[in-house]
Amino acid sequence: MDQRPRLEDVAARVGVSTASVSLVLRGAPGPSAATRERVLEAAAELGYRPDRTASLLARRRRHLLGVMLDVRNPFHAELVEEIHVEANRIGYEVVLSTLTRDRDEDRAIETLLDFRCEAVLLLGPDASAPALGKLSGQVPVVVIGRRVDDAGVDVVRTGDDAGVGEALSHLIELGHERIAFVDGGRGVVATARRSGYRAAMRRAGLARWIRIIPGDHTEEGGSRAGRVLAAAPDRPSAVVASNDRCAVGLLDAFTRSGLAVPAEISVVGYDDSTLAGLAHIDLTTVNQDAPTQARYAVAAAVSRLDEGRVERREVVLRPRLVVRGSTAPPAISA
Amino acid sequence: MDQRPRLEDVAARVGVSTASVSLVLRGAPGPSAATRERVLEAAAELGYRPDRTASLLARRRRHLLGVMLDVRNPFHAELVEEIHVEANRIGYEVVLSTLTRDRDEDRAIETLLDFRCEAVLLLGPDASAPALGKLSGQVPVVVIGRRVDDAGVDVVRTGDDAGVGEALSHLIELGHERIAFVDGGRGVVATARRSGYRAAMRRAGLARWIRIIPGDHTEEGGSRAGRVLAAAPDRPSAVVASNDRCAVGLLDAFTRSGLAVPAEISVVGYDDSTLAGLAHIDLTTVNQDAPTQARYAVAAAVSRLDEGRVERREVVLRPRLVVRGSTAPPAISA
DNA sequence: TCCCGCTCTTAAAGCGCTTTAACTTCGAGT
DNA sequence: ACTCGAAGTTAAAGCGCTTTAAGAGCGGGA
Repeated sequence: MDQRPRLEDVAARVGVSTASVSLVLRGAPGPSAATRERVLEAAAELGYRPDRTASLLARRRRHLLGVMLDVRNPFHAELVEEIHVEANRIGYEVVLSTLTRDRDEDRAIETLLDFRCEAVLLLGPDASAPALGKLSGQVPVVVIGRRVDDAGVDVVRTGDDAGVGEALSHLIELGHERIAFVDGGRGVVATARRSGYRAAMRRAGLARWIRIIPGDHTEEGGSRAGRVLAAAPDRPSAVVASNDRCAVGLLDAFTRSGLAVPAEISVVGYDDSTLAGLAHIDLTTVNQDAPTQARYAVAAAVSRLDEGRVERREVVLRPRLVVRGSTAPPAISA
Repeated sequence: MDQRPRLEDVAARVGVSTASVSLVLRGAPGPSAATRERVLEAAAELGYRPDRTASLLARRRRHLLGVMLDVRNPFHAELVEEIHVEANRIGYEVVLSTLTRDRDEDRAIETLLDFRCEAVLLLGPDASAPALGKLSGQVPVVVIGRRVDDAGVDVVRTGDDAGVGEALSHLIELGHERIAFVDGGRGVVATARRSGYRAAMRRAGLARWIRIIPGDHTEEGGSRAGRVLAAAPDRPSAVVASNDRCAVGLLDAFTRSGLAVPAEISVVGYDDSTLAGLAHIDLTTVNQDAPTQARYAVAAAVSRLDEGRVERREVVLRPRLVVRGSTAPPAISA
């Protein structure tokens, strides 16, 4: 018995047609209660499990969502988990396609299309807006985590400017004024955070203290920036980093320079990655609420699919500051 | 043109049968060079891409490998990346199925079977050996990362005992004798590491210094163990932790107690996670070589599928010690 | 001239399921 | 008694591709 039982097998055992069995198994209206019961029983006895492949082919609708992610990215992992949960809840399956070193975005997306996903969710894609727009001509596209200006693609993201704003408000409330920012380099996200910093500083009347240290989204970049800051004569009393990894680099550099955090300098990160929660990192940071983003993204895809929505949808969530031990009032009130 | 072109469309355009087109597109022998060229050209013009679903259904063979993983596990991420690369190289596709909070191993595996994978690779499954054995009756099963005693399932893993042995040899060479071990709790892996520690200590004639501190595979567990060790009157000069997260907890506790690492106490972790490489953690640890494990796992699956291997295969790789900054000779030679 | 074998091509039968339109029953309505 | 409609059931036509067995040409040897 190498063969899994087929629809036909359970139909034969009950003595009805495959059509009836199909209807019963999917809970479709039609079959009588008596038939239902007999079919269900037979299916259970045979250990019948539908063949997804055949089912997908036969159905016009496939109830399949494709997700492109970078499996090495912890934030993506969190999103995927939630997307899965939400999709299953409303009767959709999920197929995952990851970036790898010899598998770029185009290929990952093609795989998704080859499985005939009804919609694709792209986690933090690098592709250009026009490219994404073109893709959205073939299949509904939901981009998570970044801004995309194209009328065809839905977006779910958090307001990076608002997030940086929260971080600054927290520091200002603590009494800081000289608050520097460690940059995240080029890239849509880094740009948004940088300008969020500028705007918030100006709003708070602290324009004269605006200071942007070059950096990137790695520990190494943060570490370099940290050395610069530690050595500076007019050292700020607080720093906001463009992401957590960068913030960790900062912490490292400060510790090595004998600069106490948060006593002598406060540090805020961005992402609330698992790193940030570690006891001896204990970083104040900005949380992006993966579960909610995931839910909105699935909802966006499904509303196009099931409700025929056609107009663009953009959901911008307000990020939430998570205060931990890397921030405190400045040593000398300014 | 909402419709993707079908095989029939390109056949019509060239004026041949769908059979010929199918043969050409898959590089099967038969069609003449002239036909080949015309078909290829037409397919390109139409932007034809085969429908995976239909293709899978029609083919007896599906060239599909299913991978069960926990998307939040960084080590799994690394493995998946390599599995993908290797599988694609030899013409297999990969479908991923992740554990989530309301999706246990059984469900994740079922999804894989529903896609009619030809074989499944399970990353660090918790299922019992009999359960895995039963599964292997339905489909070839390759377990990665843990020992499974069942004649039906292939295993690719590293020798945890050997890994701990390497760590100890390194410490002993540095001059350590009082080397403690922080346990990883119950679980196949933790057990193997614990007994590896015992065995290696005895081999080195250090049986009298054997000391196992209770702990688990989290920072919290390591931290607790660290506080115990820091306060102990007969403090060891070195500690091996059951994994990296636990080691990070140790580092944290030591730092807070004012115990200098590695000057006063050396620490070794296990896994070589991304954490370990961070500048201010800089942990000596044991690397499990994900790429090689991935390659062996794919090879095991494929050799069952394509070469009809039936006898069990177990590959045990030798782990490799990565020396970083958390180990040094003991302060006072013992 | 006939037959054979070779190369290239294709008709047609699935793969296992979904879905639609048609077909039974059977009791209620008139 | 006869029509009608509701309720339940099913035959059959796909979904888009693969694969196999058979067919069409064609040149060459007997």
